[in-house]
Amino acid sequence: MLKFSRVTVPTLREKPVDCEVVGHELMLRAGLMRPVSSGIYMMLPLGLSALLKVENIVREEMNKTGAIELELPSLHPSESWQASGRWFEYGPEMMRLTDRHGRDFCLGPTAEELITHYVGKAAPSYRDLPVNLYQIKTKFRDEPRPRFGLLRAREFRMKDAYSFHRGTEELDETYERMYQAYLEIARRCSLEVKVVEASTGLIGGDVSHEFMVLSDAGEDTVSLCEKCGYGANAELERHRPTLRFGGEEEEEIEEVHTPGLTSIDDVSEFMGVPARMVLKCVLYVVGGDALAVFIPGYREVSTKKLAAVLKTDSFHPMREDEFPFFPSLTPGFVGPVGLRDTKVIFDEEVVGARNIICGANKEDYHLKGVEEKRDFRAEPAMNVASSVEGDECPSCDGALTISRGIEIGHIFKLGLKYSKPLGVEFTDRDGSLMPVVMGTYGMGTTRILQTVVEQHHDDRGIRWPKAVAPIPVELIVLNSENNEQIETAENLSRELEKKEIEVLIDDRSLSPGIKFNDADLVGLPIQVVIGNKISRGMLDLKLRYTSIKRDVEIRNAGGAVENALKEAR
RNA sequence: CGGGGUGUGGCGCAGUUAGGUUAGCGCGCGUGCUUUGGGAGCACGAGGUCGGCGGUUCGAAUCCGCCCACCCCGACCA
Repeated sequence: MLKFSRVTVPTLREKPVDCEVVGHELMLRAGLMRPVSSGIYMMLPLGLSALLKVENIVREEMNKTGAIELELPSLHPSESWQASGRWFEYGPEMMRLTDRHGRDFCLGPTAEELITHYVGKAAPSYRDLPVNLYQIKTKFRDEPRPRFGLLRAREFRMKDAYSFHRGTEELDETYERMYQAYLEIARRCSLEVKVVEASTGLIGGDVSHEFMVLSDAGEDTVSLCEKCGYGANAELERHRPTLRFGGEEEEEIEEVHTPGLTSIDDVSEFMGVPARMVLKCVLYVVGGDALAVFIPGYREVSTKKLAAVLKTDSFHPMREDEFPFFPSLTPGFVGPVGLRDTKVIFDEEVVGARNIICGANKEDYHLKGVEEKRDFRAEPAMNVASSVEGDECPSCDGALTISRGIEIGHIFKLGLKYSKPLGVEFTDRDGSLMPVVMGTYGMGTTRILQTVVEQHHDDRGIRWPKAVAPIPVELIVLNSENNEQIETAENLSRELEKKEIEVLIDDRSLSPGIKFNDADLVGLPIQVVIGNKISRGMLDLKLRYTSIKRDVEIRNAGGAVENALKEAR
């Protein structure tokens, strides 16, 4: 039995400034957490309670897959990180510190190195494998830009699992089990997820999937096909070039004076044509050389795709102060016709385009009526542009939709990425030493927590799904000076606790309106109002999610709450 | 890191343009009385290095310089 007056639930009447997404706002207003520093929060009692509910669901589903929980330290010695090379690759995102002896440590951002090192030391035989180890623990990443509360924090909690196998088939089985477990966790947390193909990037591995909750608060962009279920992170989706780029007719090439018009919008407006007629040029610097990337005007360059094509991520958009180093370029007016001394990449969709507008490689001039093959050759042509709404699905004839998503989980088939450099081998049946095949599986529990709030609220506050509600029932004592009301609440509370239903009693001596509003804001699934109707032996019961209200008799109240809870989503 | 913005009691803000009594307001907090079914009333009260440091000035929340923190937009991630 928790008393509102005793538990720290500092609700806020007004919306705090500095929060852009509603989940973040409600986490603060409902008194679940408080900011400490940028991307660092303290969890208050009710917030912690909800987090533990989430983490228990995760724990139960992990255990069902046969994964085994352990706990690794937060302080990682640098050695294994240096062995994998990530001590340097991770860069400033890693929180580093030095002990009194001058030894280097980091605060663990993830734990592949540590766990792999440990498993390797155990010198496993084929009899010990496969094994899947996980922990649920605070992680530290010095994010370049923390934001949106728990959606991107610098200190956050994550379940991280690491599986070790004798071969890829065995890895595939575990991967599939984890995939299914992630779906089940999301379902139990009342989160609808879309699973999308994701980039393993330069981190390595062959296959990875992200578990996305579609939400405008999300920071990722995903392309989805409703028809066949294809989904991919926009950073690597494989939309088919639709050849909507350019016009139909064959035209004569012609130079047009376009003073100061350097953006696609400017040019298309000036020429009176849509952006799909204009070729966009984005300039990069790669290893000291200029690179011109040509894409249809209505698309953007996908940095991730470009990195994959270039096989490096050490490039950046050309800065103004770098222009003088590349005199053959006329920024704002760069086009593929007659361009010299510059590396180029074309988006696949440019192939076969006719009657397009592009820069003339001459200050204040564009060319119109340009045609690929006739006037220039789009080579090499790669998939380097992001998809747009309506692009053709790569695996069926459906159309792609573009949505924002919150990534709550990400699973990887790592293969030999860590076991090889760290020298982790097992002794096979025939006595030979074989490299261990690995998988890694992350899931952000604090991120899930805020995502639940984001997905389940109305204009009055949070509507907790019962599985993750910090507490299932709130008893609102309208007049806490009234002993009869207090007693009724305490009796009911004891009865519910016998049924193992936890209760929060609002016993504060505040006016009823405040308590009603706070109850809706905090959003526990069942509200029971104890007011002067008790003189008639009656209470009010309300389901927060649906706002369904009903009168119940005090003597049946325990059962009524129990039933309402079954009924609640 | 690049660009933009904000820092004034716990929360939300005014005051800064044009330097000048004792830095205000609403909410919240404390005490007392009244009140108790959707953010009550009256009275009294507590709470501030005006983000920090330095400068200009007879005088700085206000002007100048440097620094810090936080938030927003971009490149990264559970």
